[in-house]
Amino acid sequence: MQHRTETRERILEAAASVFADKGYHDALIDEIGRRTSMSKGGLYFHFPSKEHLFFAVMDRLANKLVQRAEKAATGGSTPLNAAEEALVSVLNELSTHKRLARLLVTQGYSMGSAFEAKRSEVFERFAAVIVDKLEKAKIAGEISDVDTDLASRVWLGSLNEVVVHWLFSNGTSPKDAAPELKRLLVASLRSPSGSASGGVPES
Amino acid sequence: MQHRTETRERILEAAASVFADKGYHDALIDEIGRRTSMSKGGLYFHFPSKEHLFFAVMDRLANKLVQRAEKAATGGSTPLNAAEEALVSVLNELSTHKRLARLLVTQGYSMGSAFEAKRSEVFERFAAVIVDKLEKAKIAGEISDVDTDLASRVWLGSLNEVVVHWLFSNGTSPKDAAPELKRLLVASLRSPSGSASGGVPES
DNA sequence: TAAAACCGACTGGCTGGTCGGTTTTATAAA
DNA sequence: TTTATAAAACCGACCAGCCAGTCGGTTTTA
Repeated sequence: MQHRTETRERILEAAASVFADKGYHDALIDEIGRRTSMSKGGLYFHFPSKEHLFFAVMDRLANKLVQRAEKAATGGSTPLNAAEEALVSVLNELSTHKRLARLLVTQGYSMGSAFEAKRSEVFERFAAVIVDKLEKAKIAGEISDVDTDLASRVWLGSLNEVVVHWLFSNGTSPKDAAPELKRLLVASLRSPSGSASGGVPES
Repeated sequence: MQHRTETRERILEAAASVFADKGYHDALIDEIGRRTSMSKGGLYFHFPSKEHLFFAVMDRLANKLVQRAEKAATGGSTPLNAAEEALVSVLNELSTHKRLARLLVTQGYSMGSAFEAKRSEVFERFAAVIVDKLEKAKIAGEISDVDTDLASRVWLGSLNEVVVHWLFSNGTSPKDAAPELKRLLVASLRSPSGSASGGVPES
């Protein structure tokens, strides 16, 4: 039987929850073992180190989220709308999975500099999705000639901050802020001096 | 002689640099001692714990930055312009003090949950400055009727992300991005359906 | 001469990772 | 089907390094 992948998945799941709860540094391998009903030795049979395990968790989550974002973008009526859909889908996903949000947005830093590269990589993947849509929106004349790279950082930074604020303040779900946030971000991209070439349906 | 404050300041300075370089967790008290030419015992005479020391460092930096931002805002020709000036001043300050940027923007998380409250507090102080100016700008008719609280988070989130990207990618100074960033952020606040009531000089 | 400031060897708790050994599974010969 | 056996998977007591914080003692200052 091919239990291999199955077991790895079980470990990844437990590790994600522990990392999300405690942060990288305060997460204990033994705790992950407890939640997996597996000994430390067993864990280390599947992953060579705590660091590898953490990265595997990050990759798994990032993949899921990026996939979801890309799929959501597919449903967009226009490139700009696709970008909006991608943004909102991520916001929704994080809203309903607080642990995941914690993990992705804050809990990695305690790892030290090694995390920076991974954080960068994950954000870059999201940024790439946004940039792609915005570039197309630019060509389609939906938005003005802005620096899409910078714009993507504005989008992600805003998203990040909204989520962080939610995590730390126990306020209302960031999902509620989505419409207004979308409005703000899109408004910043519209042609400054008059109308875009194509009338575009609102989402 | 009143060496007390002086010495405290020296320690704070050294601690800031060590925390910025290594992050909270990897920063060693002994290293701070080395850079202060003071023994561990001496350090502990002035600060009761590593955590207290870190918080003191954070407070000191936050105060400096907020003061600078508020002063910069004073020079604004209009409320909106004041908000822009505040934003740019912070961006400039962080651009020229990479260590300070690291410390404020990422290195605290490794402390664990205790840091969250402090991070929140510091960001909230900046947000308050922005919100204040934007509210006035709203009254002055410079901007449309947006959620200034959310807008402040968009501003700070964008600022944060631009800085983080700079820190992790060794790209060009975020100062260079300031004009375009300012344009994007301000554009998102203009009246959506036509012109604002007052013509406003560009900064 | 007392209080403040400083020293630095030492300790105690902690936890990632190891490793010799045990159990389970897959494969194959009997 | 049963037995043999090698490999894979798992176990958990133990080790080793790390470092914040302590404390009895010394030096400096008022």
